[in-house]
Amino acid sequence: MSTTQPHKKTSGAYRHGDLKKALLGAGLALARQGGPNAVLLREVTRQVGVVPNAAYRHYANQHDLLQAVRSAAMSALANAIESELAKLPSINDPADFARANLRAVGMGYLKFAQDEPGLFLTAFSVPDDLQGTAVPEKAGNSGLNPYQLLSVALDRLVDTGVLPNERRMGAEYLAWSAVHGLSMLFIDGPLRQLSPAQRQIVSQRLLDMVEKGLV
Amino acid sequence: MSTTQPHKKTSGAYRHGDLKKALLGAGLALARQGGPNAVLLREVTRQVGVVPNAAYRHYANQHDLLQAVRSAAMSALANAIESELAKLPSINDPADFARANLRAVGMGYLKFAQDEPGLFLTAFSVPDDLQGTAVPEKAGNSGLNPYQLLSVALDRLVDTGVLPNERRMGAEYLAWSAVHGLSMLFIDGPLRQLSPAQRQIVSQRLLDMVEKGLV
DNA sequence: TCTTTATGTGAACATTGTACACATAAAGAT
DNA sequence: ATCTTTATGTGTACAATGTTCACATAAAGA
Repeated sequence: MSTTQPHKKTSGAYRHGDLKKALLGAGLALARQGGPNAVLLREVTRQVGVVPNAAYRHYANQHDLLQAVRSAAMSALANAIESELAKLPSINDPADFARANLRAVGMGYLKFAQDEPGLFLTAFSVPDDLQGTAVPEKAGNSGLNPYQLLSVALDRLVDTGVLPNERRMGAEYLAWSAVHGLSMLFIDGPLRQLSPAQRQIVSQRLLDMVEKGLV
Repeated sequence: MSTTQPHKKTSGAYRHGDLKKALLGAGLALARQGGPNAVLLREVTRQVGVVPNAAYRHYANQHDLLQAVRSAAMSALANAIESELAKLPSINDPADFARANLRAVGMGYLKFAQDEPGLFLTAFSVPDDLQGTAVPEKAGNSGLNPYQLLSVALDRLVDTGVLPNERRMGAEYLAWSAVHGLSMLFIDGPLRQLSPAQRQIVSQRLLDMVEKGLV
């Protein structure tokens, strides 16, 4: 017991191990509770037990750190969708399976927005300059981001003949906008007062109408 | 020239006249350019040419000021929708008119989001505590807020028999979610790269599908 | 004319992000 | 093994922000 065991906090806990990941984790935890505005550089470093400037060795500035948190939040959303997809029972008819697939994506999206509003808002938060975050590259476990997961679901609908190819693009926008919009309205807008049960019903109805709109 | 003319800035421009409105105006201008995060109390007072603390005579704190700006931004959205409604040509068939009405509301909403992203984001910005801003009470020129304007449009659809009454609520959520979601995706999401012309087409298609989803 | 009230000013403080110089641990070179 | 270099965390310092308290001054009422 003398070579390179990590000290506690005697004189200097130098070489934190993986400070970058620790900072990201703390940032995520803050975003989870308070949304993007809660990700303060000083608070993050405080939680990790390190001096504020230590963060600058791993992130260019607060903006950069927040960007990393955003990516992680987006990954969490992708994982939630994938987990919903994994719950799908086996369905024989490929067209029905494709439909169920799309619903699962939508449901995973909506559930995540309600279960983790802080992360959801962080994932889609607009950077201060009003210009940032184009397409999120960060991906979930399967390597696909939420947009790609939706895209795959629509591919299946086209392949099985449920969705005419000409309408594919419009359908993508409709499905996406509707689900994203409802998510925001659950979190922020006047639908916040609804009980979880009511939200469940509203979500189902929305997905029904999206499906109807595709045909 | 001696009674009560407003001084310039000699020794004290006391009695600003209507400082509260001036602060709100400056806050709105900042929100217009930089979104909700740009509404800094000190910057607002600086623009008005007054000391930071003067704001506290009219607003409890920064949060309160931002809330006022939010309301004003929501009013601006309502006005944009109303202006779109005003452009509607006279249509004989009441059912067609009702449909055109809904489209106008959607178009006004989408246009505003693209023309004034800063105000749009401010109107729907989530307060820091993640809990605030339930239903926006603030209204446009006609005294109706955006939600009520949509509601009126749906009323017309129900009255003319286009929309079955049982589906009214679901339709409201779909229409609203779709339009709101597309707005967000234009501003923030991956649809930001689209040209104005492309956005116009996408908007039209979305409204088509919403209409289809209602039936 | 005196008093009260409303409204703006001034100085001060805690907190935030960030830049600079410095310290120390690990890795490489000789 | 010793020296040098690099990576990583510390300390001090500064500007900017929101906010509080005491004070100043203009307007309104008695």
